[in-house]
Amino acid sequence: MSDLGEAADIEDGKRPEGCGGRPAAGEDPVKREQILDGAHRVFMRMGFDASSMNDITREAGVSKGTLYVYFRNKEDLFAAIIQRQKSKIFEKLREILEEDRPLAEVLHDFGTAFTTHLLSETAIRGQRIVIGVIDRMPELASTFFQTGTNTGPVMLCNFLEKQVARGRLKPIEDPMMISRQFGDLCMAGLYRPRLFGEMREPPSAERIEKNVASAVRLFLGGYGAGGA
Amino acid sequence: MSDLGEAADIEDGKRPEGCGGRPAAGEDPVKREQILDGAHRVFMRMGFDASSMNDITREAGVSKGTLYVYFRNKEDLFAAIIQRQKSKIFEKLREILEEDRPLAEVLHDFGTAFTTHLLSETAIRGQRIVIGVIDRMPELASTFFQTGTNTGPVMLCNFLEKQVARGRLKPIEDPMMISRQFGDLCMAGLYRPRLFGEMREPPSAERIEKNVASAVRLFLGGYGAGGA
DNA sequence: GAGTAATCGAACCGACGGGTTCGAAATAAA
DNA sequence: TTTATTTCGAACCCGTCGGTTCGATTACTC
Repeated sequence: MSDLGEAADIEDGKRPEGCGGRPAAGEDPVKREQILDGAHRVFMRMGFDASSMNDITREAGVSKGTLYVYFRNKEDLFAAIIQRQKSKIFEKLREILEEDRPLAEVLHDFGTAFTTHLLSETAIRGQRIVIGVIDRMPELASTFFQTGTNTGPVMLCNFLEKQVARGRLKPIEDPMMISRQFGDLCMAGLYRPRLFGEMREPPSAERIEKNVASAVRLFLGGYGAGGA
Repeated sequence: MSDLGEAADIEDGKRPEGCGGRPAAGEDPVKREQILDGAHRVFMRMGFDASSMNDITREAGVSKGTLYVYFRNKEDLFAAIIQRQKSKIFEKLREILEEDRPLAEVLHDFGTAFTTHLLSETAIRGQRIVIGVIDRMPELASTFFQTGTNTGPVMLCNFLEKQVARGRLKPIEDPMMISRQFGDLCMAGLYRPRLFGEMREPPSAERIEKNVASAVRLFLGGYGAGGA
């Protein structure tokens, strides 16, 4: 998911020390990243409303004029931050799902990675901020959810369907619902305490594993009679 | 839970039309409720930051001076709104848990009531707002969670322990964890889409019942071997 | 009806918000 | 070096915010 948590890669390639011409105003990818990084830090620290453009100016080490050359306004800047990142977690999830191992193990590793990521400090902070601006930027929140949180279950759903097609699982009535159930079950009792700040730090790896193991057991007990 | 959604009862009793003396400044419970009601509507409509004290003044039909006689500042006012309400949902949940019926039915009704409430528009909006101010009012968010969202699972946990004590269920290792699992499982695949605005309206009763039924089935399949 | 106290309402305060402007400085191409 | 252009940085604009003040008004008590 877009977790607002990791540094960005500069897709256009950071211009190799004076080869091409000077970038046009508002088109230097390095400076753009510089702004995004600074803004990212500020937003993460203070949330959307409490962050001022002056704060971002300072943090990014860029003048206000330049800032507004690169981004039309505060909302645009925030949206750019949200959309910048397709978290690397999905790469890992895909690897797990591609391994040819017993279903229980795959589910366990998948659930652990998924849960660990979604409950991490950066991911939680990102989710809070997006939830906080939902009234003003509903489409952004929707995108954040679709290209973020929801991607894990979608991947799992595809995986399950493939298993069915290969005859390793008996047919599933509603695989997407099942996948969501599994994802949420892995985080059961952890997600909302984290989101509401009741649980100040991410759960320990042991705590997560225990939760996931319980989820896998319950899950296979309920649905797993036909497979692996 | 404190859902920010229902009208308040005036605990001190709305003074019966000129019986006692005139209330001292900032101590008229009727006016206090009037302010809270107006502020409640404004906050629900616009969120914390976007709501101004002037808006609240207008909505509550009260002067700004009076407003500040009753509440020291905006945060206090907001906190008062959050803490005012112990939602009536818990009454209903308790009734359900007290009925002497098959475990599956009790779980079904409990899960349905719990899920329906937590996914309602008012409850979701309340949760979003609280999440949005977590950085500034962490203890408030914590209270909101403890006296709200979390109360359902706590009640269920007590119920399960009682069932065990009566010999109707085999002993449960970690009943609180189980209860949380069940609550979250009932909302699996629904809660986050609602919270992130991806699902614009509350799920239909059928949708919720389907989810809860699936949760109950899974749950009893995993843990129910000893009981009822 | 006189007196007292709560409320009103509108003006006011200082701070800060997002956003703009503009001349000076820096940097690169020519 | 000249020229073109991006960036800087600080001042500035204007609106709004939370919060205060204060005289006018209302409503109650005696």
